[in-house]
Amino acid sequence: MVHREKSEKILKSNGYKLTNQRKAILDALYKHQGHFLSAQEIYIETDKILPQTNFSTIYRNLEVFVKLDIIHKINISDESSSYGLNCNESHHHHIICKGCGKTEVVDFCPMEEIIKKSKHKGFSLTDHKFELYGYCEKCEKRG
Amino acid sequence: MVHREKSEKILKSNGYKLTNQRKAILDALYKHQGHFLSAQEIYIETDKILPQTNFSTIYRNLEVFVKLDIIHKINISDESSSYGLNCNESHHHHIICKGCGKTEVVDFCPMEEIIKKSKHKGFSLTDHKFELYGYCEKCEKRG
DNA sequence: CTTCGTGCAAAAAATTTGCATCCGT
DNA sequence: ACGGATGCAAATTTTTTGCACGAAG
Repeated sequence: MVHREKSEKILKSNGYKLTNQRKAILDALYKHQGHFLSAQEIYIETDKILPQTNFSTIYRNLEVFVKLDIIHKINISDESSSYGLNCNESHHHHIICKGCGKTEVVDFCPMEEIIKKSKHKGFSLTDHKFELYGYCEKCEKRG
Repeated sequence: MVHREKSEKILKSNGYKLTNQRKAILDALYKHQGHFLSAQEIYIETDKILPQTNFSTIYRNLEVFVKLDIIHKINISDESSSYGLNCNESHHHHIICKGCGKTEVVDFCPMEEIIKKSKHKGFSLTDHKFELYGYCEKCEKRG
């Protein structure tokens, strides 16, 4: 997990200013670390911390955070994009609860197998997506 | 690959009518089999076959086709949803060209490993997403 | 002839952009 | 003070919906 202070350092060292809005968005994200949130939800959470933060500010900064690799952007099934803090250190994938958005890191990447078995079909690979969906224990019980 | 006639059979046997619009959309999809297209592109291609087919008709029917498992719906990176014919017979994943949308089937599913090694983290799994992205030989050459 | 599907127009949802102003450094 | 960041409003893009009419079985 990227530490809260480290994410501010990343911003600064890349020439981005540390605005109250950015702090608020980060606070919102850290408050829900381990969960992926939609832009909508991040907007609502941020508004609790710093009222009247604009939606375009949310979008613009989520984009910045993604570029700086502070957060990840994924698409849960059919819905709109979701964002969650990057557990940085190493490449990894997520298991995501369809009930509450809770996520866990899966320490397994299928790419080794793909490379090893040359299942490229002549494609030069640039990236991949591997996400697991289901229900966490709590949501499973709730039904 | 679901044969063209079979997809019509699936529609009928599920109580859906075989309209000219549905035929046109299927024609458009079969014309580009092996590629994933955006709703936009499907609209344009369908319009060539049956002019003035409405966008809402496209969306409504893509949804129907997805429900009947005639096509797959995916999200290529950040862009909007894409649709492609389902190669039906068995569960599988795709390798998708970011240049032209060309796809190939990858006959490898990482789920066995996940199950075998119990990497569920207490989640009850319902589904998963595994997609490879890159450039096909043609697009790679083009640069 | 009945029911489902379509076109149309409009709404809703998601995201992006231009521009004047504001604030961090 | 400078330049990037924000708010606002409006534009775009993507997708959905209500309803009257038309077509398939």
